[in-house]
Amino acid sequence: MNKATVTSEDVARAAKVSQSAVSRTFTPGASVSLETRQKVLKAASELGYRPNALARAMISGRSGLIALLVAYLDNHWYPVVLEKLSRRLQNEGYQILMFLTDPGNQDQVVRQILQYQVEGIVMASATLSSKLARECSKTGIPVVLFNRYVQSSPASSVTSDNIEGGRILAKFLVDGGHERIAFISGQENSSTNRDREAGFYKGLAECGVTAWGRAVGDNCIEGAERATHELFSGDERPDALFVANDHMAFTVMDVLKSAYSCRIPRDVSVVGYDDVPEATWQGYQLTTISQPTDAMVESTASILLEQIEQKEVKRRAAVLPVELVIRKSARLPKKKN
Amino acid sequence: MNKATVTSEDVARAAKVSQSAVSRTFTPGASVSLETRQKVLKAASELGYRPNALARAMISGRSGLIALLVAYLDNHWYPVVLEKLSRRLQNEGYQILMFLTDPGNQDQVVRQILQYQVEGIVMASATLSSKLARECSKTGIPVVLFNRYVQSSPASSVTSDNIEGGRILAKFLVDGGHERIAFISGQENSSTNRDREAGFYKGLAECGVTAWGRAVGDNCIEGAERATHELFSGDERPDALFVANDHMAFTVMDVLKSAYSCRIPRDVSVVGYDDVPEATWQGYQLTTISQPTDAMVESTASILLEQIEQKEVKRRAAVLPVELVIRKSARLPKKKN
DNA sequence: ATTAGTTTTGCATACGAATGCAAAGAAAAA
DNA sequence: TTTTTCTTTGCATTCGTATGCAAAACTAAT
Repeated sequence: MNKATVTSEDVARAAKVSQSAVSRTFTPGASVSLETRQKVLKAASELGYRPNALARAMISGRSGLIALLVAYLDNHWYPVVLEKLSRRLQNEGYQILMFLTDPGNQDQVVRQILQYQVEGIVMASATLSSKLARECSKTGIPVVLFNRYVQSSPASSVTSDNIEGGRILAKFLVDGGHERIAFISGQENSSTNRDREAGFYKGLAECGVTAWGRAVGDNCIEGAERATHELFSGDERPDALFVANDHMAFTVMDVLKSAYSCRIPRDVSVVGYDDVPEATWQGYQLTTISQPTDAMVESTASILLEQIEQKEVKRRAAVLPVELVIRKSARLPKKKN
Repeated sequence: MNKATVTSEDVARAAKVSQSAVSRTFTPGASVSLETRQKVLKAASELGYRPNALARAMISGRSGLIALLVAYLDNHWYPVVLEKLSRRLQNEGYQILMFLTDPGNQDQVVRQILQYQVEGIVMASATLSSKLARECSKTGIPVVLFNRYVQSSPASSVTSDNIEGGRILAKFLVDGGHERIAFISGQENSSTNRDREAGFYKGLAECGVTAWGRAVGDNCIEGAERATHELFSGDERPDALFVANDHMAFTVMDVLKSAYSCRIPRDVSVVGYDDVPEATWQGYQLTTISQPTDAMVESTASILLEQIEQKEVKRRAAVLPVELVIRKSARLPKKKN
């Protein structure tokens, strides 16, 4: 019972008006008399007419599509972001074309995106090759990098102040009286990870301390486990860990408890970054840096929309302030000052 | 520097062939000589030509778009599903148009979807009004309900065997020697929740036991807290809880520990449903029912693709087997049989 | 009643690619 | 060489809607 699709011309015929009249009825702000508009609406609803968005996009040059690139969703901060960002853009009348990227298929994915005439691109948790960045910018499509940036690229970016976040944590751990402070990284080539780490070392340096050690967690469960073992298998062990994000921090805490019988924070303090919902869970109560998710989403959306509407793509880079959230996974600084 | 978009005609001119030749070059299986194909490809790459997917969709009637409706992502099973499903469909050459639905905006959302000429719709974690279902089926667009079903609707569905899952858990708890077994529901109007609950009661009945109590968790953190307090604030307390999904179960466990000083599973056993990644975390080690996520995704994709390709939309309902995953949040059955 | 001004309407065309059809070209068979 | 068969090619049309333009209808002003 595959109903042939109803076109504006069918409606026009039924309402005894021209196709233009139908089109105008469905175009906000167009010139139609109340009378014809009503005839059209009546006929349209009787026939079950829906304007074809693709045809509309072709002629108007506005597809109403925004591409969202995501690499993985197992770090639970991203689903949260995804949800908020989608809602925000939907509210503005845009549709989300979602792409899951692998490191391998990225170029191909971007090529596909461009075929769909998207009006803007948000890249979250995906590393943008400079070649790709150039390709995008050549088309004049606004690109916003979410939670990452590429210096050399013309793409705008929205991040939290990862450097400052790292610094705050460093200071917090030093103030807590820790002496062997180690770092577990995320993906080493990501700007986010680099900044968190750089800020962390900077913070340590400001306190006259150097990092005790470092291991690569690579943003995944297995990596986090491996990194933890790496740091704890020797004779001497760290007494504090900064894990580059909460996602890995939970795993790290599990390993510490089960494989090394550590009590947290008595034997070892652990701090993370992101403040994902699970950080509040009783079993973890993770001290962490809270990213201003709402503000980041808002900033992303508004930069993107502005660039789309103004047809002018000038690079903007928003860096939003972070906040330390103290829970119980790390020893508190001695009250003093 | 907004490069004017390059069309097939531009390429044709540059390659000194007709527009048809260009089109044929980019249409797999079309009739073009090697020579012209190469001329075209050369010109295309020099000009940076990308076929316009919207124009292609219009003429061919195939948009290559599949809509994915999701209501919320805070239950972490959904991001996992989302990721797998997207990857699967992308591999088949489809693009994902993602929509986040509120209970309120659903109808509007579906209307938008249809405007974009999607070839198929997957509804995950969204309740489909029967009006909507009719609207979809009238257009002949295949709809697959993921993890839910609506008897009266012509939409296909993929679920796990929620009834059996509930039954297994009931039996497991009874065998564990529990005597006051209660249930905390998810969204009461969802088929998934109904089935889990029904199966649970059925399982209890088969063991000659009746449920001790019941509270509504409504699939959210606050609801889960409220439900827990509801069941535990009286003089007599349950000694086992089946929480309709893992997402709420973690919260329930937290409340039990912090507000009622319960030891799990010594004082009270807790079981969940879904087997989300966090269920393995040390602090929880949740005994739960594992849904066959991969199989469900695969089934969803294949049903949808089949219906798209065959142009024949006949309702199919896949119910996939579940598995009990025993961890440490519930007392084990006494070894006997 | 006539003119000027405003709104509404339909016509025709455009968007960019795919495709049936027939002409042209190449290859194979006679 | 001529005829037949198969492959390539270009022309023209199509998809469904938006929109500039000019005609038409209506309103207001003289």
